[in-house]
Amino acid sequence: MRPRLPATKLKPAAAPTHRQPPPTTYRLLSTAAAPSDECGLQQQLDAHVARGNLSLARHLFDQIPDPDVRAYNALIRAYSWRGPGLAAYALNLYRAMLQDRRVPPDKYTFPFVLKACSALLDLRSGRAIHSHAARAGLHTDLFVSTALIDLYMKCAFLCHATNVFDQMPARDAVAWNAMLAGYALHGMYHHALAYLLRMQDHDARLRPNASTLVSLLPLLAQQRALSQGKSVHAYSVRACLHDKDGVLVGTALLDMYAKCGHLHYTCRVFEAMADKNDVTWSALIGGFVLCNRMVEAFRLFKEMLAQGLCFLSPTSVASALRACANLADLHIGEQLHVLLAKSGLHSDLTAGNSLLSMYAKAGLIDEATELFDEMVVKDTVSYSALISGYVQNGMADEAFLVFRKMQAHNVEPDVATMVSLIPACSHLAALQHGKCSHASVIVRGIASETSICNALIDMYAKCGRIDLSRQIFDVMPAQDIVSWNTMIAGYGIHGLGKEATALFLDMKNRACEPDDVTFICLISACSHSGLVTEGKRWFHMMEQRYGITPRMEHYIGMVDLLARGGFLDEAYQFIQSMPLKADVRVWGALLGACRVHKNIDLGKQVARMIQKLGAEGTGNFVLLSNIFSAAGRFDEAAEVRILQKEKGFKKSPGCSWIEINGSLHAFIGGDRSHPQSPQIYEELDSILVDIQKLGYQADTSFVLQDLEDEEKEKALLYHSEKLAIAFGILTLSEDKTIFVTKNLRVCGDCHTVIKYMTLVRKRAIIVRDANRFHHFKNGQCSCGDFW
DNA sequence: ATAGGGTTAG
Repeated sequence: MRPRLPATKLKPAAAPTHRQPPPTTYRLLSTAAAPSDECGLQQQLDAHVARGNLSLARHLFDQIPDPDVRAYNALIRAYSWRGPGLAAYALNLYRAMLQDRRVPPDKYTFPFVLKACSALLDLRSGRAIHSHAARAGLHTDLFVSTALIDLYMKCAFLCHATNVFDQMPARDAVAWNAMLAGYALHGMYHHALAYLLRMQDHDARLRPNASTLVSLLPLLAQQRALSQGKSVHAYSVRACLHDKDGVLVGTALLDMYAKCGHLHYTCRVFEAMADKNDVTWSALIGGFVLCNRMVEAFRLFKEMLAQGLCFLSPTSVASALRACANLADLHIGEQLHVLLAKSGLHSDLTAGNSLLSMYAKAGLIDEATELFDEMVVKDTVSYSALISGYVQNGMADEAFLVFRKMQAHNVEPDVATMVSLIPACSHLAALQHGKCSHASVIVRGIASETSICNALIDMYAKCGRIDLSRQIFDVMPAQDIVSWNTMIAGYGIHGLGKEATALFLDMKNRACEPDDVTFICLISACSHSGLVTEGKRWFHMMEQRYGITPRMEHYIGMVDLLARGGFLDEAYQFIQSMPLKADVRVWGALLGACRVHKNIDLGKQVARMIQKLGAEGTGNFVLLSNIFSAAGRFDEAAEVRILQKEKGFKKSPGCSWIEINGSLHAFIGGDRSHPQSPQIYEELDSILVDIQKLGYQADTSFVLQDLEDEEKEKALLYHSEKLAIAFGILTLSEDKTIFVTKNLRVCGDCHTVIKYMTLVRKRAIIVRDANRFHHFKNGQCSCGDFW
């Protein structure tokens, strides 16, 4: 509804320009002081557009009774400049223009309306406009063609872009830059480089300008092509590109140096820059975070704030928050949260997502959830961050709920979402869920992405299907170091040390360099297979042949290898000879082995060490208490548990679960909440009778509380893993393998009972505990009873 | 020109 002026005030619709003398009527109306003259309106329209006051411009436009092409163009142009938010208005106006048959679009209309399509990624409208331009004979116009190239590149229609480019009768640097920028957008380094070279061969007058370099530099950064980056730097100085576009070129250069890991050059470029803006500071801080120089990143962040709040941007805060997450510095993270709130940036999507992730990584999953619920706008990243937050905090089931919520809100999952979700299946050992995720990834066409395959390899391994892991590993288009490590680790938890070793040797044949994690996986694989000598060999080779200095994780693996293999004293001496000060986890590995090998004396000694270091986490309290219980020292065992409570460590109860027909059934020791509990307990009692006939005697040293012997037996009998297995026996047909997962280590008595169970119930049983897989069959376990 | 979520080891 546009307010129309009285018909008497209408002016003839000749297209006046600035240079034309005002029409005679101009004076008449101007004396009446009414801004209704078209020429005057046009000037005011231009003025509002120039000032960026688009609502006033629109208001004026609506006052023009018969707007000419210039008026349309001015407003379309203004709308198309303002990103996707206003681009839709530009398209609407263009459509109005087509309907208003009086005013055909001209060569100034097409580039701007195409720009709007590009901002909206609206390929359909773009192609329609392409054909309008062709009908008007304007599709090979320099500006129209360039706009078309930009559109097709952004919509990933690369051939169309090439066609347009090839049909151009003449090309300027902007056209070449559009091609180059398009390839840069898709990370196509070689194509972009080819156009850069062609551009210079083609016409010596065409020199790469600031825009060229600004497109090119991120590609060089991605390729870590430092030497080429340096030549670009030199060229930019020779071509004086720092004079006019210093901020753009400088920022792109310092970012390139940072991504190539050369912070020294980054800083030198930064210091040399005359003009800096928020993007420059963000790139600088982000560079330090990227190079793991968190403390300096914070220092720079503070320096930036000291320079003035105008430099503060969600991007720079995001980098600072990432530093907090990596350093697990919740204190600074909270300060940044306050800073965001104070500067009104807290509703920014990027900032919100960073905050959410930071809280999740710090273990404050409730804060993260609250933040998520408060976010007005959520995108795929927000959902993915929350999903991975839940998985990292051991709440895999919640992760699935978030995933479902995401689908209900029509937010499309992408590669990162699925890479966050698939580990939830791994944690739960939920093979059906895992297979569904696998199917979903195939449907979405992302199943051959390396990171997706890596997550799937891990999932299948942890769900007991190491065969499927290997299949994916063999079929995937490109393995990276994570793929190899995951596969080796997979063999490790299945006790397939020989296969792990074979894969490691294969890795060398394929010229893939092992890293520090590879050796952690390899040593742990040897440990789970009792390959003590071999494990020791790899450990030495790691340092001597590969020059990798052992980290705490390697020492933990070695102590585990030695102690689990029964060489408890050697393990103890190994700890004494470590160049690093052994932490709780190292002693914890030894303590665990003391329990398995029932070495109470050493166990108590180790327990004292752990107490001195302050038992971190719940695991060691439980082990400690177990050791004392095993020695019959129930007072001390009780003391440990009281201490645990005082320190605020929640007892994480032993929990086992089994997936049946795609749903999970979870059990806690002595738990009767499952609807089929009566049958389950009956079955266990009957199993006890049967296995006692075969000579089973309860090993009551695994009972924590001070109970009478008979009660102890019962306490053992209703351990969570036994409940889950009994439920499996009742539910699954005889030919099916029963696969149970436990969050803690499987208890020694259960280990014995399960072996008997395979005999008296003629079932194959697989138990995955916190450490590894146990394949029970015909009265034996694949781990050879050392685990 | 910068930036938010993701896979392996314990």
